[in-house]
Amino acid sequence: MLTLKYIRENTEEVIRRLAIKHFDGTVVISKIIELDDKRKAIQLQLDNNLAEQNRIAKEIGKLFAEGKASEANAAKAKSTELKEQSKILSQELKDVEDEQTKLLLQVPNLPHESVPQGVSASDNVVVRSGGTIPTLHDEALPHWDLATKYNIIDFELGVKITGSGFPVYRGKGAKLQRALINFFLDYNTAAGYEEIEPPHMVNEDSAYGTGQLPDKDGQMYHVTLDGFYMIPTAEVPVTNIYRDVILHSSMLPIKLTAYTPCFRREAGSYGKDVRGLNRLHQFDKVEIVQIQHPDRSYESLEEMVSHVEGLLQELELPYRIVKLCGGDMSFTSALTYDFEVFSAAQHKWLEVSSVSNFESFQANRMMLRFKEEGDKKAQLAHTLNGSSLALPRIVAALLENNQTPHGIKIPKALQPYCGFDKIDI
RNA sequence: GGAGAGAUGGCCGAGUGGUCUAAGGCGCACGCCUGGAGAGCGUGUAUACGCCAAAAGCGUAUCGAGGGUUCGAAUCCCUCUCUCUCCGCCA
Repeated sequence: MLTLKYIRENTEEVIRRLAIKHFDGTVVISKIIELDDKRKAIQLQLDNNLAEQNRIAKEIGKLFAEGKASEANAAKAKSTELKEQSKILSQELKDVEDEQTKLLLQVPNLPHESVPQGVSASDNVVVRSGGTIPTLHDEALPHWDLATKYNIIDFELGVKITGSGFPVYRGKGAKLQRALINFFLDYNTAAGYEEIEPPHMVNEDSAYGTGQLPDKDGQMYHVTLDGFYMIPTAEVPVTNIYRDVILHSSMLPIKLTAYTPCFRREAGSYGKDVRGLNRLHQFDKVEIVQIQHPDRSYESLEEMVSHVEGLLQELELPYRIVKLCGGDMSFTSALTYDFEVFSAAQHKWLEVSSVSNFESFQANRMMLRFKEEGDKKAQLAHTLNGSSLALPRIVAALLENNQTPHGIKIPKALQPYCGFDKIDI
């Protein structure tokens, strides 16, 4: 959520930058400012009314103490009248505030000045790439066939137990999952991230805090009986640790990492992109989160990008890093780098990580602030997060790219975690 | 799931309708004192919104959350959430 102060002081700029995300803010922004003027006027009147009521109430106490009952009763009548007015005013104030919040929640985050123009993924800019795309042998298979051939992932069994998009990993497949999770967590903690194991369900406040609600309502599994949401990413519970918190600037940056399963309804997804591990309802992911001083959040973003890049190099996967264009960015992000690995049997790039700076957009919703030494006033912190990494597509690429006629090779870095160097029959 | 007791500032804790502008203590910050430190003394110590060009200052709201009674609520009533104790169930 953008701050009202920023919108009021930089109206033209806000509208211009929103346009890069293909969001026409002309009407909604002026409506927000109009409502804000109205809100201030109402509040001023209401505050004055309440002040008068408070004054009279005190006076009545004094009058009764002095035994002046008739004067006290006259004051009561006056106060009752004011109370009626205040009731109407506070209802008006609430209506205006609700309307204003509703509109503010519709406005996406401003893209960073460096975000490229563009409407879709094809307009994203490749920043750099690494690794080598392998040449596969003639009988090379896509990962869903490899999974069956080596009996390491059973998609059909998942359908039986739950439904599509809930695969069952077994044997070396299951062990590979565990190895990847441990490898990622170790790599992250070695870089100074504190390991967190958060709840896998969150309440409504947390879902609002990081922006899953109201924007992505319908994409999360909702446990209606208790009002909880299954987390679509560890970002939600981990970032919300700091909801309604005022930090000291010396505590920044805060660096956290967490493994969680992620649950996504993926309503509206269909077709070839959902085959095999490409798109699931439940998948494993290790996330990194940073809470940083606004002056240094872009340094942190670059650091996180290099960090994730290091992981892909360790896994010896061919990758590229793309900077998302305005049209392909998420609602809440100010700048996003996506990481893609090349899936040699599917002949396409698969997104395995998304690293973003949200600046103060989430912090404003969450009231996540910090105080500078000597400052009286708290200011909004910046939040960042990234996948480090999401497992399914990494597994897809590992299986496909490392397949040989004699089995699937496990990259060196993973071998100590797996306890084997090859998946074969 | 059942019965009971609770939720007050950064922390502890007093407060059962009007001098609550929330006592007192701890912590923290600043000042005095000191060669220095400690002790002692003094001052200050939340958040949001609004008024004001801004600062200072002032106003409003906030004693778990939301509603209600009253001229007036931390205090009385209702609903909810959470915590603790006991019982039940349980990895």
